[in-house]
Amino acid sequence: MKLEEIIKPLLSWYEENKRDLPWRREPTPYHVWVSEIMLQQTRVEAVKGYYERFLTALPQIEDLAACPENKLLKLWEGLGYYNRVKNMQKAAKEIVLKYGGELPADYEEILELPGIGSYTAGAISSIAYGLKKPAVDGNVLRVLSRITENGEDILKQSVKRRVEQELEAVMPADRPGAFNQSLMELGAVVCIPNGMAKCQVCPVQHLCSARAHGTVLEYPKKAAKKQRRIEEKTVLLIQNGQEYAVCRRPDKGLLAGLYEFPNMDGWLTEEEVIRAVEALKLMPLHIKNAGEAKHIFSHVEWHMKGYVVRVASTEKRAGNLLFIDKKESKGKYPIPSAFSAYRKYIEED
DNA sequence: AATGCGGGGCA
DNA sequence: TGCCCAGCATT
Repeated sequence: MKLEEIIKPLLSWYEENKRDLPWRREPTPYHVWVSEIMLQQTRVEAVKGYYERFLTALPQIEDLAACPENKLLKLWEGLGYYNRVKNMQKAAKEIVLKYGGELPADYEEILELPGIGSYTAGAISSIAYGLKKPAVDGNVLRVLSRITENGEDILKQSVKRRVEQELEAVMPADRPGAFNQSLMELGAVVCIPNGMAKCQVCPVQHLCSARAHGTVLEYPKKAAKKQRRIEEKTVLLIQNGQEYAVCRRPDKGLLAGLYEFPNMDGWLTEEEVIRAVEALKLMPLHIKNAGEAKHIFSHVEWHMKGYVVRVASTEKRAGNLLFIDKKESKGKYPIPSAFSAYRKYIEED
C-alpha cells in the first residue's frame, strides 16, 4: 500500500462527514491556535464551551496578552493542564512585541513559541495558513498504525517524527488543512480508540492492513504506563462568618498558581486539626467532619478527608491564608476540580 | 528517553 | 477501575 492512496478517499469522506465545530466556522490563526491548545489531550466535547467563553472574553491576541493571570486561569478552570494557558499568554506577549499582534505565517517561527510543539505548529500552519505541514496527534498515529499494521510503540518520539516525515512527503499541497483534519476526524469518529472501530463506514477500509487481518483492536501498540502514587491529605474548610480561607499554590508543579483550600499531608484527627488551626493564630470554635473524597490525576491520586472548622478571627490573613467573602469572591479565584467535593461547604447558604 | 502535568467519559 | 484523549516542557 502506498501512503498517498489514502488521500483522495479521505478528503472526499471528510467533505461529506466533517463535524460542525465552533473553531471550523471562522478559522483565523488566533482561533485555530486557541482551539488547538485547548484540544491538547482534551476531548472535543469538553472544549466547546470553554472555547466560546474564552474568545468572548479575549477576542484578540492583544486581549490575551494583557489579561490578568487570575482571570486567565478562571477561564481555564476545570480544563486541566494549566501551563497551556500560561504558555499561551507568554506567546501572545511575544506575538504582540515581535510580530505586531499576528501569528507569523511560518512553521518554524510558530514552532518557536511557548507551548507550541510540532503537532500544534503543523495544525496552525496547515489549517490557518494553508502550508504543507503535517499535524500528527494521537488520532493520526492510531489510524496509520492500523492501516499499515505497524507494531512500533506510538509513544516513542522517533515513531512520531518518522510519520511526520512520511506524511509531509505525500500530503496534498492544495489542501493540507483539510487533509490533516480528515485524518484526525477519521480517528475521532470512525477509527476510534476505545471500543469497536466502525470499519464498515471507513473510507479507507480497502487499504487497511489491520482490517484485512482482523487485528484492528491490537493497534496501536503502546508501552505500559507507570503506576500512580497515592497521597493522603486533610482538607480544611475554615469559615469565619461569611468568609472562608483559601491559599495560592506554588508557581511550579501540580496545579501551579491555582487556589485551594488549606490542606496538609496525611490524615489528621480532629484534635490534630484543632491544634493545626491554632498554630495559624486562629481560634477554632467548632469542628465538623466534611467527609472523604478522592481525586485522580494522571500520575497521582489524592485521598482526602475534610473538616469544616469555624473560627473567630479579625485577621484578613493568617500565615499564607487568604480569607475571602463568599459573595464578593464569586468567580474570582480559580480552584481546580480536585476540590469540587468540598466546594459545597463554602458556598452560600 | 523518561517524567510531570488535569480532568472527564466510556467500555 | 483502567484507558484514552486534536501534546508540550523539562530533565
